[in-house]
Amino acid sequence: MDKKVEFSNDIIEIADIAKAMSHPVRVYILRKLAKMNACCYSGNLVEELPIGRSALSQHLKELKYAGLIQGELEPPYIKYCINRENWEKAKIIFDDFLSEEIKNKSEQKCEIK
Amino acid sequence: MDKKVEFSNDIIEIADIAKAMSHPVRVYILRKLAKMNACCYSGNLVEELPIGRSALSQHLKELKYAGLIQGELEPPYIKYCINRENWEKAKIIFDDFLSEEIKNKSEQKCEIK
DNA sequence: AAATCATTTCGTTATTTTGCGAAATAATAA
DNA sequence: TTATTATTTCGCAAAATAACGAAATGATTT
Repeated sequence: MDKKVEFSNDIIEIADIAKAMSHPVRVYILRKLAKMNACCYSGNLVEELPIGRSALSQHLKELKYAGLIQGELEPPYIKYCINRENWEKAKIIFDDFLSEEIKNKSEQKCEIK
Repeated sequence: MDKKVEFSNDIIEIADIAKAMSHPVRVYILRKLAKMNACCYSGNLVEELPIGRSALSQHLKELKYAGLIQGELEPPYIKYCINRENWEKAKIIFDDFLSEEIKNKSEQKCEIK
């Protein structure tokens, strides 16, 4: 009778992006890359972060998977940049989510049955 | 010589809020509460979510701990609402973070040594 | 072909997260 | 006082996350 909600795509999308941003190392990397027009190398990052190379690689992989950054091969390095398109999209998604307002009377309260 | 960064408070704050938003159930709850001016009861939520009461209670606790919602006793119920002050703060924090732009020339690129 | 360099993957370990059902709380109603 | 109701806490198990060092990969240089 009472159907359990199936989470909509936009809810899952918010949760996924938030998860990608839920670790200080990843926030640090994102902020650093976002501030640069150009790109950055994994090796440059590992020097300033309190983790090893393999752990950093995992974090970069997650950010790439979430679409927030992209890696470009430039042997023997890999250049990482913000994925500006998705970064902009994330901005809109979070702005919408956090600006959610009362839509209509029927949603204004949740009464006790 | 090369000091590892100590994460700044604002980076930790972003990560913490993002973590609170990193699960579909919590996003769903936040969106629902944000859309209502009034409040909601734990019992109303459990009917539409695919988890049990104790799991829901944990999620609510996390959201409360992150400061995004607040619970008000109204026996025998507990009324949950968005914490509007912190919700607004979160909006500003994420907007700033996702709007990060190139600040000056020296930050524009990350060269290979 | 062998050595070198930047990065990733693998295997492991420790910790955290998620969810459950049962028991505990706390308040009201019978 | 004993039930009843709403919610939380507890104890547990399964899964996911985070980090490490060692080994593997891929490209270049010797």
